[in-house]
Amino acid sequence: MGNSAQELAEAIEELSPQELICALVAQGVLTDPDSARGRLLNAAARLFEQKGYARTTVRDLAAEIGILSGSIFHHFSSKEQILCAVMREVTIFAGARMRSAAERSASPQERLKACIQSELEAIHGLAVPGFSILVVEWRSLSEESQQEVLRLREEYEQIWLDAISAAHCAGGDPALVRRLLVGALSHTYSWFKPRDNGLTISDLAGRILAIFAP
Amino acid sequence: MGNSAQELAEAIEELSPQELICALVAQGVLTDPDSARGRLLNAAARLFEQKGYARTTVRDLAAEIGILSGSIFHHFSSKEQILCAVMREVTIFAGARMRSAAERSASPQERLKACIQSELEAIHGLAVPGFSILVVEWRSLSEESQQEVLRLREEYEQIWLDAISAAHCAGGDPALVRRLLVGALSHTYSWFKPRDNGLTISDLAGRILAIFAP
DNA sequence: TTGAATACCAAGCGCTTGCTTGGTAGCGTT
DNA sequence: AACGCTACCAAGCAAGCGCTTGGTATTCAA
Repeated sequence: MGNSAQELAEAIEELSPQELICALVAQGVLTDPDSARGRLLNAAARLFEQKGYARTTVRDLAAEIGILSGSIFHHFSSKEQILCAVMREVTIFAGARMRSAAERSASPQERLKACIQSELEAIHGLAVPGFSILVVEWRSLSEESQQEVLRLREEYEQIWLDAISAAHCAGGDPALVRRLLVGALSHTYSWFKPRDNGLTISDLAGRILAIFAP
Repeated sequence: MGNSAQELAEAIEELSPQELICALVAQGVLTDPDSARGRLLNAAARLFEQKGYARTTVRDLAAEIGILSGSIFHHFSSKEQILCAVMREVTIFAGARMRSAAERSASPQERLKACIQSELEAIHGLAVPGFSILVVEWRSLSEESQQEVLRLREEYEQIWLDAISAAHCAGGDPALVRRLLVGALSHTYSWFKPRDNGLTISDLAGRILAIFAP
């Protein structure tokens, strides 16, 4: 799929995850992953994803970055604020990455596949960990924090709805298609391992596209 | 869809949830919901579903059925055993119900729709609560308990795979289609409310069928 | 040289958690 | 009437939890 000239062009345009992170940090919209706060957020994202929010203690988090549990509260006022911050940053990063992937697409079909692939990459932590938390641990967030992350998420969802509408998906209603996709994609976290040779994330995205936009 | 004579025949054949429960209780494969243990399992299913396993305390469970927290451990050896028992019973019940729904179907398409609708009904607690726990709280179960429930689940999944294979689903691989469906269907728990007029569970099942088996 | 700010440690507080223990009321059987 | 069994209560234990407090080392600006 795609000739090599086009692939080259895309490779040039595409920012690496690190470059994107740097850009967003410079904008002041993301925490520097090398700062203490950033390292804590990264550890939290990994642990919340692996063990779940409730089963991860602040002592676990502290041990992961080599400080004592009490010191955490110099950076965050509560454990829940850590979860909220992880969700915020993950939403912002995944949104920026998907937008850039979508914009690089020529056809509507290609754009939808870019969205699918981008979300799969986010779920499986190819650039930064923590995206799958957004679905799994949603109820662990207080009402207000939910509202806050939800507002951030709106533009992300708009990209999806536009892409689905343009791709003439089966079943009509883009909102329904998106809702089914959210579930289907996030659930891949518990069965699909990108390490498995035989099916890459790009392959999987193609298969899913074939079902939802035949 | 379907003429009224056929619908009548189905109505006669179909067991009500209560009748099915009674039959399974008589077989000794399900706990009598009127017994103390049964009432506890029902309360647990509801609370685990509403608040999540980790955020539901044994005191919550006890209060729900009007006993003290310590008395719980006359019926179960640990909180996790309650979760395991809920998952076991829910799996058995949903399996029996889906099997009977699938068998009542004439065509492969109809059979797949029956599976989709049956799982949607299970997820949204139309007969008994707790089915959505199977996906959401899977990681709260110990390794051994997971294995135990998994073994029970195998025949349930086989019904699905057969139905998907027979219905010539888009995308080919029935295992992949099933995995996407597991995610898509279980996620409906967090956005679809059967009370909403405008879209019934049967409608939703039809829409989903149209996407996955066009 | 001083002072404020930052990032962390050391210790532990108050509370909640799952679970235990010892006892008792009610009931069916002999 | 005596027994044993089931189902529960009353009380609380030990551990783990999120979080607080008071203090210290380092840094950097004035």
